[in-house]
Amino acid sequence: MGRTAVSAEDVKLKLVEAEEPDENDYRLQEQVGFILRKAHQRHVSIFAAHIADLTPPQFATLAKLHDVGETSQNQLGSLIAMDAATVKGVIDRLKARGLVELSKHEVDKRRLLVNLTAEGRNAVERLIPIARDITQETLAPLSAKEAAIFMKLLAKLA
Amino acid sequence: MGRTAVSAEDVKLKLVEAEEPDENDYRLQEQVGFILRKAHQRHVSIFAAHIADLTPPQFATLAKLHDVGETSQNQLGSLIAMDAATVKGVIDRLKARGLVELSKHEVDKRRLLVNLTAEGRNAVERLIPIARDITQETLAPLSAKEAAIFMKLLAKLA
DNA sequence: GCAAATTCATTCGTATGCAAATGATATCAA
DNA sequence: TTGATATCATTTGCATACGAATGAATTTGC
Repeated sequence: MGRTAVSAEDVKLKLVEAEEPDENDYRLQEQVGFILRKAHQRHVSIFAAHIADLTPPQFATLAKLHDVGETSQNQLGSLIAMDAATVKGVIDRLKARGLVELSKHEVDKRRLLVNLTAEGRNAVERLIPIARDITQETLAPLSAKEAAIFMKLLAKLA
Repeated sequence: MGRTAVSAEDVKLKLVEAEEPDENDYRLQEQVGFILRKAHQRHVSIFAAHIADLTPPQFATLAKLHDVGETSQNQLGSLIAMDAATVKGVIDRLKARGLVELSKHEVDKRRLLVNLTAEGRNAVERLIPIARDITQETLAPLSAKEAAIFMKLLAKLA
């Protein structure tokens, strides 16, 4: 078949197969949501391999408390991107393990203040270097330059 | 303070503050895992705004079944990156809603085959164009060029 | 100063997500 | 053939994650 003999039919066929998105050709594996979910799964798995006794949200909670000091549960939730119901569960479990302690706000009686215990503080400080390794390993498939670009774009998306 | 009067002390101070990562300076908000979790949250929220009656994993399940046809639960799980326990729950709920149906594998009696019902097929085909919008909206903070780069790098990570 | 609106925390229900243990079946190897 | 392995599905237990409803306390608006 010579180049000049391409029919309109052929052209349409090519468009449908190679370019035009239609409902018969939805590639799940190429959708950003699907890959985002997988990337997140991989990170959680790397995290668990390095830090077995704490989940990423639990560590995030401790790290943020270490950073900002005593805060209310709600305030903490917004700092680590967890809604009130989720944060409560995380705090409850950290409290049960003696890593954080709770107290009532003197002025605003609605608020429940959260703070690190001495044990909690020790734990965070011990784990922060490991957390750096986790970040590194998560980004390991990318070169330093790629990683920098990726982080910039990912931050725009989040 | 002249340029020639910078002490070793000053230099160390500058390094600590601006470059040297140490355990007193861990920025949770800049860690890839944290941002990945937030980006994923944002995507799920966009998804829910467009498709209220299905979760992303449920839709992924239907879309993949639409793509590959009847498969075993385990096979399906590996195609959509869900472990056996998770896939079972998703399938159970889709089955309860009449979107998929189950049958026994004739030869290998361990396997449970999953397939779309007519209703399930209708649902996927109706939703695929909306899923495209969801992908678009998720990537909206990026230019077309940025989005292409991001997807390439994200795929490397996942 | 007081009613309306808001904020904070809790609870309930539902849905992933995964590790570990179990039982049924299939495959492999000696 | 049969005993050891491997695979498939299920179940249990635990940990996010979030919508919606609720109650207590505070702030706002008039």
